[in-house]
Amino acid sequence: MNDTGAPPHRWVTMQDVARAAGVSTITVSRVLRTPAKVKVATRDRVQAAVRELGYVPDQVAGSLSSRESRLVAALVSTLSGSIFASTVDGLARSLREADHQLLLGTTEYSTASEQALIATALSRRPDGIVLTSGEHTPAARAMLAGAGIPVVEVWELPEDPVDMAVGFSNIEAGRAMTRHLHAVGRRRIGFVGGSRPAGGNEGATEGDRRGRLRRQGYAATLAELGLGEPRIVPEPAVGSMVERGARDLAALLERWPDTDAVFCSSDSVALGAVSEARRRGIAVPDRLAVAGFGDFEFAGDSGLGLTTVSIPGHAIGAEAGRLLLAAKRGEKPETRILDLGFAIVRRATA
Amino acid sequence: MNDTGAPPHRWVTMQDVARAAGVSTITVSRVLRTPAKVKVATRDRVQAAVRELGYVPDQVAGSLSSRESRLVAALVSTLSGSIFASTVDGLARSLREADHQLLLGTTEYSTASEQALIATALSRRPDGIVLTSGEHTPAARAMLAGAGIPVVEVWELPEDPVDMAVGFSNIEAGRAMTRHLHAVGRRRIGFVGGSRPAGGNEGATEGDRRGRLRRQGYAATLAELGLGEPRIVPEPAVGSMVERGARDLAALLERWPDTDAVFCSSDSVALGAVSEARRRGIAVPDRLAVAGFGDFEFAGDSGLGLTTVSIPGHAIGAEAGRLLLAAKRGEKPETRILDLGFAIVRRATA
DNA sequence: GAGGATTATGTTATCGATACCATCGATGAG
DNA sequence: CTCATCGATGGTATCGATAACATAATCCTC
Repeated sequence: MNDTGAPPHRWVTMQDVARAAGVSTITVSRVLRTPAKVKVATRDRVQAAVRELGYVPDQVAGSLSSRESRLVAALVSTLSGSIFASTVDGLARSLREADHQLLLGTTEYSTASEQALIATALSRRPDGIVLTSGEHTPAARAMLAGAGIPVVEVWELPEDPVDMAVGFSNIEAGRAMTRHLHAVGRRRIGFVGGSRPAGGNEGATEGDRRGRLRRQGYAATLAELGLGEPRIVPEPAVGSMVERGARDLAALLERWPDTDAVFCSSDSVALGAVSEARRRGIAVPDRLAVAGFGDFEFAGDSGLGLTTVSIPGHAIGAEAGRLLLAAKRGEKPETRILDLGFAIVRRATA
Repeated sequence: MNDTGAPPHRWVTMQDVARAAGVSTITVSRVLRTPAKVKVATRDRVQAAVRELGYVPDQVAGSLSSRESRLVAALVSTLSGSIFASTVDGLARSLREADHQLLLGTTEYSTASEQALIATALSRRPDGIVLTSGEHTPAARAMLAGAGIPVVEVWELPEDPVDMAVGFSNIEAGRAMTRHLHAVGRRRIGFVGGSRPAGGNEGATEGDRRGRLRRQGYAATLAELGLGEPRIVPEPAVGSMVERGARDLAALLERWPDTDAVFCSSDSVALGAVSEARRRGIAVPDRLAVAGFGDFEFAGDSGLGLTTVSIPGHAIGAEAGRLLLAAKRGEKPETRILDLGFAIVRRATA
């Protein structure tokens, strides 16, 4: 019933160009893909025809016939919240340099939804795939394995990667910051934020695994240093991360009033905590040290001056792209797992 | 020389499924696209074969033959900096609901680079295209016009849209905040931040037009209210937005020490300004009011408590998707230009 | 200046799906 | 009981490019 009346649009085809230039289609194809193989005079003629007619090659047809899509799919948990945006940015750039394009999907932190997205992504026959999660359904793993394309998991270093991984150890990051807080004299250290609320979209089986890993590192280090039981309040799981930081800090202080440091699961949470402390007249860092995670834009010295864990988000994306393209070219990677590390950035709050 | 040794991978095709189910390929196609047209028994048999063989349809072939890609291209200026991330997120979601996918490119605020990206995007024969810029090269406009697909420009309301637009008036936003500052008693109002530095990537012909528009609104309102000349310092154009906020505020105060309010081109800039004021012992808002733009995560009441202009970034993306899909279905849009407005959010700093 | 290598170009088949039209059987009206 | 209609399925051409192989034109070397 779709009688739009709009004519089905006629694109200029390679044949049109060939006709105009007085050559065969394959020669046009060569001019576009391997210009060196065509005599200069012919090439010029063809290029003139291309410009003249405003020819835009049809990659869909090209992909079908060459069995190469020049497409890389990236499935990220979310784009809001500034966590993965820089990684996607880095990936997009490194792909663009190699004349590849990016297909983007957001999984909303759900492995079920990730699985569905993997299927649709694979139906585009991408040349590679990037995932911001180290946790997948068995069906998802099977599809990925069966696709015969390079796969890079980012932001984690899974023990059993599907193929390759680029990231850092979330547990170690949790350990390192906890040790830092200890090193600067804190002994009653709490943790605020933790895993992402499972609410919102049903089927969110994953939650934020990475946040949990960081918390795990925190708890382990507490034990190692003999600092007593972890100080964590159950998460009500509503509101923004900043709100949670504020609310959870309040709850934490109610339960353990003598807390002298909090490690927050992200800089957003830390911002909420710092603000809450300020509201309560609690001096930061004198009475309460606050540490974040992520080194977001607002954490810097010109801004909040937040002590935090800096993650090379952009580099993770760029390296993921590099690895993917290298693997596509058939190069054997030096490592399947690339640890880009993290850095404790000491600023004013801890 | 690409002797990977890797066999070129054999996907399960529709023919394989057809053979397994004892039907013809077209029937398999129907089961997948228009199940109602196939008898239940046959349908079940085919679906069983699909599952059995792990068939993943080839959209590339499908797109070629149906002349419909179910792909929407989005070309954003940047993903870092949390400005457009939520818009892309909104777009991705609204597309996913309609079973369409998102092709993403970043233009780095350059119209030249945008033009190149438009060409590569069009080569995928997308069903629609979204642009976060209202400024394009003539060649880009020509390509878009010639593509015969819906185009949505977002985050601006261009006077002469290519096709459709979803956003708000940046000039009006600049006006509104300036009026607000006036309404709360400020009379010596400066502007900090302004347009994005053209440095970084050469060919950045655009700069941040939207920032300039906001500044224009500010300057116009100053004139209307008789508040004297605009107070703007030339931008050194280096460093992060937060750093620029800090540095530019310092420069502004040096030149006009009696300034009693600053309107910042973004919340990041405002954060830098607030921090700088704090460092200098200038009370905010008592001696200096600070207003931002964007209502970023950190601006909220639980965080910085920044007075700012709130923009419906997510909704812009969602609406852009909706309009695009409606246009694709052949529906005539109610309006070519959809103004989603903005809101002055009064918090603690102004 | 002839023979073999090399370069430049063309012909045909193919990628994997969908569109279009044809066919066949069942169903219902008169 | 017959004919028109509709529902279910299949055969074949086609989408626009590239791969693989074939051939024509040019080059060099002795």
